[in-house]
Amino acid sequence: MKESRFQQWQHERPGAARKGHMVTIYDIARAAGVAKSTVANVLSGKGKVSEATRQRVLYYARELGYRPNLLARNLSQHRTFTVALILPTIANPFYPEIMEAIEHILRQRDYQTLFCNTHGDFALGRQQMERLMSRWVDGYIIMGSSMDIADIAHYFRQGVPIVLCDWQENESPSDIPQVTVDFFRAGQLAAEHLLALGHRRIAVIVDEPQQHLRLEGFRTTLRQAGLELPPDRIALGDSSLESGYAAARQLLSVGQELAPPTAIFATNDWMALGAMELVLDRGLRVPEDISIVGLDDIVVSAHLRPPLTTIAIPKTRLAQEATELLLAQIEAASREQGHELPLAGEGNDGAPQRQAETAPLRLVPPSLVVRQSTAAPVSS
Amino acid sequence: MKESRFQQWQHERPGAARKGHMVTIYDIARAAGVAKSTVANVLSGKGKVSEATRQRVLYYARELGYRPNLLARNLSQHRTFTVALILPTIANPFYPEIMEAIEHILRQRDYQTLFCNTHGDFALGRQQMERLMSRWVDGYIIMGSSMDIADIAHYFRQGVPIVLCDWQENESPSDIPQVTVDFFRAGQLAAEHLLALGHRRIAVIVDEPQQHLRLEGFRTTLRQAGLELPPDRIALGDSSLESGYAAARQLLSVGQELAPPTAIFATNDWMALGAMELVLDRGLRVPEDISIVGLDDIVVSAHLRPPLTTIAIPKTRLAQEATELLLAQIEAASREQGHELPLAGEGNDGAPQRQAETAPLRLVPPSLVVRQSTAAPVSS
DNA sequence: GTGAAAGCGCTAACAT
DNA sequence: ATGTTAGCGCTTTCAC
Repeated sequence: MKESRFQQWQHERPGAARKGHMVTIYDIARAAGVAKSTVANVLSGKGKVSEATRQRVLYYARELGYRPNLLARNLSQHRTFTVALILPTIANPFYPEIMEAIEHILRQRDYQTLFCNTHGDFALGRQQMERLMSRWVDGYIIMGSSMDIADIAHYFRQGVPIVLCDWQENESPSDIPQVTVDFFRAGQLAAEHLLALGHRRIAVIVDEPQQHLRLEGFRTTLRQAGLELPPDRIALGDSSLESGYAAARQLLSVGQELAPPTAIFATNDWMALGAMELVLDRGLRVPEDISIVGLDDIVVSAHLRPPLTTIAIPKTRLAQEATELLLAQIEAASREQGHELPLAGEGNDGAPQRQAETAPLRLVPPSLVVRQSTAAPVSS
Repeated sequence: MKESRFQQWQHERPGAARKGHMVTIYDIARAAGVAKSTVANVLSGKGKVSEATRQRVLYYARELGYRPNLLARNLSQHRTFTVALILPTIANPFYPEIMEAIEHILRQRDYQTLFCNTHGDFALGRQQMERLMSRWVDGYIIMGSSMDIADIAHYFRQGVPIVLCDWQENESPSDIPQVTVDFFRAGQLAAEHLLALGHRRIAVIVDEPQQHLRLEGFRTTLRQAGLELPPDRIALGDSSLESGYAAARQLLSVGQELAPPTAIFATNDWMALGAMELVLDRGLRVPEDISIVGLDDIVVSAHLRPPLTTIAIPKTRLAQEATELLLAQIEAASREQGHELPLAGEGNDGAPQRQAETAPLRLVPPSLVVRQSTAAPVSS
């Protein structure tokens, strides 16, 4: 039976030796009258040990309250079984949700997750990355907008296991593995829904350029229906709720030649919430006066008044694929390096060790979730 | 000038040696023609080194693309400059918010934060703790409801730096330092507000027993106003939004001898949102038919329709105090152990090394935030 | 100022 | 089946 790397050791028994400092395998070895390596063999379940000594070692391990020192183990193994998850913020509920999903899956694979919040600050992101590179972690899952893609590419080309998650698929060099949502399709779905309801005066709130594909999918579908998206119907946000509020105000502001929109598509739920707040603050009704569509399907969206119609992102799926892609890299790296993970280059004299081939790109499909924030326009 | 532990090293220059494996101080030493220890001295800015060699070492460090190995450093220093933050869930937005605050402050102090989500599962919490105890982290900030207090006490008595955050102050052994909110007072504030508005038929949704103090504060104030809180006006939740919804349904369910309440106090915002959802689903109005008060002041609460009246918890303050209390312990431990942090006992033959004295308890005051989910009852 | 050497706790190859 | 030995990369005395 394969023993887990994280086998638990019991708490020391009441009277157990707790003098001196931490208990090491050497202490156990002495107590049990065997060699360090024998203890190591027992504890890792690897080498061959007689049942008798095995039991004796186990006994003393427990008796002395032994606890393995991961630092030492990692140092000698060149692996930490830890993965860093780098995200741009946790103020937008989308990120805690995906965090939870990724952490859960990683735990199942016996990996520890280390969260890093860059606050959307590239300099900070680089700094954190730099710190982590000091052999803290075996690989990285990097969420969109959290770091400078150039920095990431730099690390990746040195052989660091990395997977991009939730980026626009055309945003990054194609040699870095990534898993993301088909955002173009997401934009299409939103547009199709609004068009089907009969809307013609449609506006959008978007965080450019990071959400460009969502906009393009949306725009394309409108265009196919013979509708253009004039500049006055596009408001920029920064993905925050507040920016959604401000953008909506701008869209509804008077003194435009255009009639006010009957529907708004916000390229994420968090901004959509802000937009909805503004609309309601104006004394308008959702969806009667203005329909609103979001994107992400964060938990709260379903519990608002009215519940938000949105384009759902399959977060669990995203998490699974990302993890899979990353662990594959980690395993490969550890294999080809003789169980040593690459930190700097591996190879022959400065030759880049990664082929600039096309890496796997996994696009997961979004889906429309119709709730009560959208309806046919009344004035139609 | 004090050098940061996290001094950055530049990315290696284009043609820099990237062969073989990672660059160590030994490589630098060889290149610069000095001893390892001299390099170490330069890099740590500690020992005395002539400016000339200093520059030379620095030059080669950069040239070779040196990156310190934290694992090795930590192993030999017996410190990781990492703090674990253990929380019960991140589904409730309160936790991401406090996470952000704590991480921010810890970073200022040059500490890395390691988040651990126990999903409210004590067994899992213990398992994670056990893992972390293997010398991963220097100390722990443990949020309420995330672990079994008995387990925590066990570790603490072994000398592990721990601070409890956001627990009920009477919930834990008094020898563990803690910082929390005056929840009794919070309950009082909620009651005072509702009484002042003229409510008499008041109900509460509470996650017992973890939120007992909030309930007691509330109950006490009502009682002082001559109001009892009958069992049918108390519904139990588990802190989740869904449970708030269910609890509210129970409170409004027909067939009771009691008239329906005109106000509901939910002991956290997340449940309050659920309660509000149910009320609105029933076709009732908030606050006209039913007033709702929450507790936590999570970000979304302000953006709901109607915006939620709530008792605010000063999260930044909480984070500051918790960090302060923890770092003090870490410093103390590292000092008295000769720069070695205690893992198991330190002391003389099984004698518990912590006095069972009363540890610092910091209570931060909550405050009432009035928004539009509360108003005077109409039928009054 | 600089260097040699021991050690942190564990793993892993090689002897026995 | 068990023991010996040599690292992992860094810090830290303590001589020179």
